[in-house]
Amino acid sequence: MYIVVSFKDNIVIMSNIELKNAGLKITLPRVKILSKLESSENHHMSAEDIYKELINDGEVISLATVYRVLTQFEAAKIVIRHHFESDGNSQAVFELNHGDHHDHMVSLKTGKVVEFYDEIIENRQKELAKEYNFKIVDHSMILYGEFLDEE
Amino acid sequence: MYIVVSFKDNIVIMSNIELKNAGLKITLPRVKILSKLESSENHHMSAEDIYKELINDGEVISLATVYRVLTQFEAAKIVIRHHFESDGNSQAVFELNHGDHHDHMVSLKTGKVVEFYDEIIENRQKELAKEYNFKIVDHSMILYGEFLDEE
DNA sequence: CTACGTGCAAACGGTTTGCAATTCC
DNA sequence: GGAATTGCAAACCGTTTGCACGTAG
Repeated sequence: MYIVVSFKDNIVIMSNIELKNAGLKITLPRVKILSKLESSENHHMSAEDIYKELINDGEVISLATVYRVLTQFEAAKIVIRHHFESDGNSQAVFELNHGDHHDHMVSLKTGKVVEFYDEIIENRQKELAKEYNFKIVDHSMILYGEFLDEE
Repeated sequence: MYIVVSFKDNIVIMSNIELKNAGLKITLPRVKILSKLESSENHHMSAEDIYKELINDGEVISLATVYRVLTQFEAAKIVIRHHFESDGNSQAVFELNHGDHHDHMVSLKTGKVVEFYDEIIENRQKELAKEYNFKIVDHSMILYGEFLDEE
């Protein structure tokens, strides 16, 4: 199967490799969703964001499929699911998993998301875990507020 | 109105003051819920936890009221609402607000919650915010894993 | 007395699922 | 061709809400 999803052919090919590695068939919906996540502006989209944008692009896809595919991608570690509490509504947002761990600053005004990584905090978390006899499997750290240079 | 909720009279009286300060009438459901939060083992309960335990105690209350009261308590800063992602289910948990900021370690096995506070991390967050030109309004930091001394 | 609070059941919003039709390999 | 995937609509689950009744102050 050959699919032209965007002009960035390298990205399409990469997608296919990712899917293959995950043991997932390369289907149109999956490629569309990956492509959308790759091209999205702030790289953090809800299932509905993805669905609406695809529909807007004239694509044919169902919301159920978006959810199913994202769940599979999460299991395959292709994407990471987050639950930002920004706007009170509790919908999950997804970002591509580039393998680099990072935390998030989320704007309460615009929803803008910035990723950051801090060695000092990471180390301190490990020290604290040891102190409390706790084995960290995962962690989430999100700063909510606003960027002072936002329009 | 005089209500005997528990033998710890001081706690009942404190509850009433909290409610009064929040401009909330002292009603039976509210006192029961506060009392349950105060007496709960790990101090982090979902609305349904509270509801079920009260029903189990032979109390008469509706789940809708538990939700409504908890929402009012949150607005009045009597409780804090959290969204732990431990068990995949996304139900909110509530804890009494004792005014001291802290973060959480959550056991994925038992749901046990331990609070901690670390000056180094807090300072580092502030430094990072400055660096990114970001004004922190709130933050959440949760470590998920397991306590090595758990049964 | 009356404004506020409650219970019930129905609605809600995000997400999941059963099933028949379709697609990839 | 046959297993995997999709679309549709219905179910789901935690939470919220409209309304008639009940209760605190």
